[in-house]
Amino acid sequence: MADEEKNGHSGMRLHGEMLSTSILAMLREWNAHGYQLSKRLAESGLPPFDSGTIYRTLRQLEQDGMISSLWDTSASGPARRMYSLTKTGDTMLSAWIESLQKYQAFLQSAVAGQKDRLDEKEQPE
Amino acid sequence: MADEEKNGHSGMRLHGEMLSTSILAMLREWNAHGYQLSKRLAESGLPPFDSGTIYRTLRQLEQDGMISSLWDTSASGPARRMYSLTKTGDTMLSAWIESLQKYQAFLQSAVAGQKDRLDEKEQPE
DNA sequence: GATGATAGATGCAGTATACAGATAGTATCG
DNA sequence: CGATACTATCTGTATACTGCATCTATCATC
Repeated sequence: MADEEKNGHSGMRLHGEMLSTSILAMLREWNAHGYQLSKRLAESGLPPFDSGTIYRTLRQLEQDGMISSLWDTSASGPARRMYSLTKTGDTMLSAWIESLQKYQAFLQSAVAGQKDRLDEKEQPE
Repeated sequence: MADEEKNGHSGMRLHGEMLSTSILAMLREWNAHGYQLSKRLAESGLPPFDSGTIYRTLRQLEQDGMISSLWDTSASGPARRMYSLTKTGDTMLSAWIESLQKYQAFLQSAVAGQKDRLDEKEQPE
């Protein structure tokens, strides 16, 4: 806990689904290869993701039918896998967003109902 | 994939942080013991959480200083650990909610920008 | 031919999780 | 009493996930 507060990211990590769903979301906009996704994630303001994990997640998402890939050798430099979102992935993303909204509503309703117990131990700011 | 769609929950799970932050949020409202939290989570509309995982998560959160507990033997039945949120946990929860909003904004902006490529295969820059 | 950016992958150690079951107190029913 | 059920917490195990370091490889520039 309280590991460090690098960029204002809390000590908790939620990587798993946050990473995969962010990937799906980005691929809804444009097809892309892993390195691009990795770069964009790094600039997104989201917590940092390990690049090894990103590539592994991509392969996993492909195995799960959420995305599909083909090797792109059109550009110079090392070959790249171009990924695109499948219909399954698109559906899954929508479901996820819905689920996420439920979650957020749950959190916020609890936080809103907090005024009952301000006493007890110590006073916050 | 597409494991199953029990209650409309997608095959993906973000359990880790979703569970711990939901616990923190509930404890912001009132103190509770594990079984209560477990019950309330089950009725929350959120994806189902394993009870073993719930208890282990509680111990973990306590170790991390997010919550604190004491044994409550006042009621009949087996003894229960009453948990309450610490200031650290409260702070962490707020930070988490903020972080979550960033994440959601990221997802939604990507989804919103999707209308550009309905017909096209690819749009390299 | 060394360096650095691009692009992707893997081995390993530590952590997390689902599933199953253990332990225990109390209550009810026959 | 014995069986059953509900409350309440915890643990063992097998698998999965993740961060870190490292590795391969292509190409451009110095």
